[in-house]
Amino acid sequence: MKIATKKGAKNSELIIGPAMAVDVLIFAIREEKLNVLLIQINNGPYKGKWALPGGIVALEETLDETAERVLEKKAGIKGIYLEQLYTFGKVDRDVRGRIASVAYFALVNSDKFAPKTNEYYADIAWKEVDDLPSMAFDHKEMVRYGVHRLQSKIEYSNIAYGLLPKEFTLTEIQKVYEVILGKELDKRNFRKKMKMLDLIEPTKHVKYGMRNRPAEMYKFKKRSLVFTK
Amino acid sequence: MKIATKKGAKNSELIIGPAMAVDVLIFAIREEKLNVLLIQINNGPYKGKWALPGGIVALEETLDETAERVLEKKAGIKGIYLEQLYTFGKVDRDVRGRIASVAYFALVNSDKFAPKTNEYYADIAWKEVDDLPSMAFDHKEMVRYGVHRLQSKIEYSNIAYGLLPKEFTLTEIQKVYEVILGKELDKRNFRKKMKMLDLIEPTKHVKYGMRNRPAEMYKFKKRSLVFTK
DNA sequence: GCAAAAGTGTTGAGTGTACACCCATGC
DNA sequence: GCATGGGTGTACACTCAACACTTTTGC
Repeated sequence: MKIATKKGAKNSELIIGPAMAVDVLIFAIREEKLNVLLIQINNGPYKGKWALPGGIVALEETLDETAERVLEKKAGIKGIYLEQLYTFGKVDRDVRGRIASVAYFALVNSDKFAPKTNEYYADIAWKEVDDLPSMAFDHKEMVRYGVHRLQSKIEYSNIAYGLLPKEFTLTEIQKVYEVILGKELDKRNFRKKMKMLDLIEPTKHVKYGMRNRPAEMYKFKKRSLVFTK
Repeated sequence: MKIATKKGAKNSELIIGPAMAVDVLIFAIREEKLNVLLIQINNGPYKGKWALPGGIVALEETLDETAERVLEKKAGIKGIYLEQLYTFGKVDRDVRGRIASVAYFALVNSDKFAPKTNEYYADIAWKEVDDLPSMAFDHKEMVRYGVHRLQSKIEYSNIAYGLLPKEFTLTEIQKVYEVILGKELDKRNFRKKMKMLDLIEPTKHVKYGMRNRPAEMYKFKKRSLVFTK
């Protein structure tokens, strides 16, 4: 794929440059594992490989808007946390032509939606980030990069709200931190820290129905990004 | 500016998308202020405005290579620290057409080179980031973003090496931290921290010639990015 | 000898880490 | 009554911030 840029109206000078795409990392936690939503390509040189949902940036569309469109059209998700990650620009990252890609990452609570296959790709599915299938382009590298960003960001922000339902128990949020950081945390220390950070507050609700003592439920004070340092 | 993307060789399907540029923030410290290198535009709708040095991404060139080329061609600098910052993609950021720009930032020791004007622009000069002239595009926003990145990164890495000569005194490096963070630091605490972080080591040299007690000189153990947390 | 920057330690507050037991419910 | 996860406090180590005086040189 090539791009011919026509500079100005009168001037017919032609500039050849890369095309521009957006790919979106959609993360969710499922069965105590960090997962990313992938689609399976159903034609062309990458047929059968898995890839991040993505799309070409339209002329009158900001990059953020492209990311939102991809989220909605390809995954059926709207209005969730979305952040630009990094722009990948190796010359040979797509064998079909020169396309640079701006990677975004998004967080969802996976209970809220089940991915639906459609005509554009062979399959769509959650995949564990620690056990990825064979992937097209440099998308495996994008996932690694996104996981890394998520790991650092959870340490100094309330970004975990994107992965949790409105109300949750302290054990549930601790599990989110453990899954993302990839290590176990001490229950008492975790709770002390949460209390200190002042990001969450108790609701009046209690979670019954487990075969153990019921847990108090909490919610984030703000469901928008807040930094803690 | 528009971009016509021709998909494949046989297929004449035409995709219209944004053009792609790279703009580089070149930071240096001069007279105890953080400065950025700007050029003054000498024609077109932005004539007279200041801007970051930049260039259009060529077809067979990675983004990193474009940034290196811009550094060398427009500023005459080679082989310094360079890092991708963020991609700016608002539709109307350039009145001449749709161009998304990948911003990079670079650090130099300003003693090492003096910018030279050339035929392509009206002027080239260091400008203090706290006192920027009228700027074209969204370049002021880019500078703000870059300063912010630099401020956070200096807190958990040895990135300051890019702004310092090979050898320096503890007071000189402290000044770099103070200028970037925009606040005074305690001398004893700063030295204690530096010693603990183990990023620098003493050379055998001593800086004489001041009208005061001579200072011992230090150097970074590694002049490549190292994280401290 | 005086001006100027170099160099050097201690204390208290706050944060991070390690660790063990009782409680409320479902079955 | 027993299995399961919920909930709580203390002690030590470490890091961070505040703070003042002596040393070595140039002039």
